[in-house]
Amino acid sequence: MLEVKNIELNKETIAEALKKRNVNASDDLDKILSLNEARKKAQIAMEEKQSDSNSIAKQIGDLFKQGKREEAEALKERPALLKEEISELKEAMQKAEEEMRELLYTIPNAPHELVPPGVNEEDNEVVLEEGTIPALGEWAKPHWELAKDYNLIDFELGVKISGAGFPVYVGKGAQLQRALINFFLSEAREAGYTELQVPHLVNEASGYGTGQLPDKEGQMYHVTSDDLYLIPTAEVPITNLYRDVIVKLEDFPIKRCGYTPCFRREAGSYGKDVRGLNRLHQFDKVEIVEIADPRSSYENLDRMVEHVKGLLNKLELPYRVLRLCGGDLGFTSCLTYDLEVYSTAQSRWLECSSVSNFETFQSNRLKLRFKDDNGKTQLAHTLNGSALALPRIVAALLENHQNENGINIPVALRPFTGFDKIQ
RNA sequence: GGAGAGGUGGGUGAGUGGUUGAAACCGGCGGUCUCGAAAACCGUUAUACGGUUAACUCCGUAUCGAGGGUUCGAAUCCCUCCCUCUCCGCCA
Repeated sequence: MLEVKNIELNKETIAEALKKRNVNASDDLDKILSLNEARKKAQIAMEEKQSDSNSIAKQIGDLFKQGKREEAEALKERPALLKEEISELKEAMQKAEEEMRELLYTIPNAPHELVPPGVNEEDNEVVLEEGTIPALGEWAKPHWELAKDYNLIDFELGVKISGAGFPVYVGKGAQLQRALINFFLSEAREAGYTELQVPHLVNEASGYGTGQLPDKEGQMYHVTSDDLYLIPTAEVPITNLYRDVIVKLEDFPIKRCGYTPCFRREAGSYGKDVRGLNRLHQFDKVEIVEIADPRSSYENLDRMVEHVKGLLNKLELPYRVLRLCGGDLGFTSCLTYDLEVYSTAQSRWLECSSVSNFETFQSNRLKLRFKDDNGKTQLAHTLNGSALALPRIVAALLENHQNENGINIPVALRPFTGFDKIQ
């Protein structure tokens, strides 16, 4: 959620930045400001009357103490009248506030200056390409065939017990999952992230806190009987740990990581996008989350990208780094780098990580703040990134490291798998 | 799931209708003392919104789990909801 104060000060700049998302928010921003003015006006009037009412009540109290009963009784009339006016003004104030908030929810974050303009993923800017794409022979197969040949993943069994998009990992396939999770967590720990194990179901307030609600209402699994949501990413529980928290300046940067399964309804997906491991309803991911000093949060972002690059290098996978264009940028993000692995057998890039700085968009909602050098409370910046999401990494590992008689496990991963090769 | 108890400031915890934004203690911060430190002593100690200001400067309002109600006046009384704890049951 954008900060009203910021809109007051920089309306033009924000409107301009939002144009990069192909959003014309100018009218909405004006509306927000005028609702805010209406709110203030009602508030001033209301508080004045409350003040009157309070002081009369105090007088009555004093008179009763002095035993001046009649005088006290005589004073009672005024506040009774004021009360009605107060409640009307309060209603007006709350209404304006609510309308303003609802409008604020619909406006995405203002993109950072580095964000290139553009409408979709084709306009994303390639920042870096690294690793060599292996030259595979005619025999090369896509991961869904490899998964079947080597009995690593059973998609049909998953359909039987749950539905499409819920694979069952078998034998070395399951071991590979576990190894990757351990590898990622261990790398994160070495990079200074504290590991957390968090709930996989969260309440509504948490959904709002990180911005999944109300924007992506239909994308989360909702357990209506208990009004809980299955997490679409560990970002939600981990970041919400800091809801309503005032952190200390010297605690920056707060670095947390955690492994969780992620649940996504993926309503509206179809075709080659959902083939094999490309898009699932449940998948595993290690997430890194940082809470940072606003003055240096973009350095944190860069370091996070470096961390993820390190993982891909160690897994010996060809990848590229994209700076997302305005049209492809997530609702809550200011600046996002996507990391994509190359899927050799599918001849396409697969997104496996997304690293973002949200600046104060989440913390405003979360009321996640810190005391600055002057003792003033300010909103902190939040950042997060996948490090990494498993399915497409598995796809890329299988496809890129295959040869005619098996699949090689990258050296860095071997201590975690306990085997060198799948055959 | 059944029965009971309870939710107060950073923490412990007092407060059952009238200067209570809230005692006391602990912690934190500042100071005195000291070569320095500890101890002791003194002072200070929330958040949000609005107005005001050179300035968290001063003022107002709200906030004692959340929302509503009674009252001139509510942490205190009433209603609804949420949460926590204890015991019993079930159970990895």
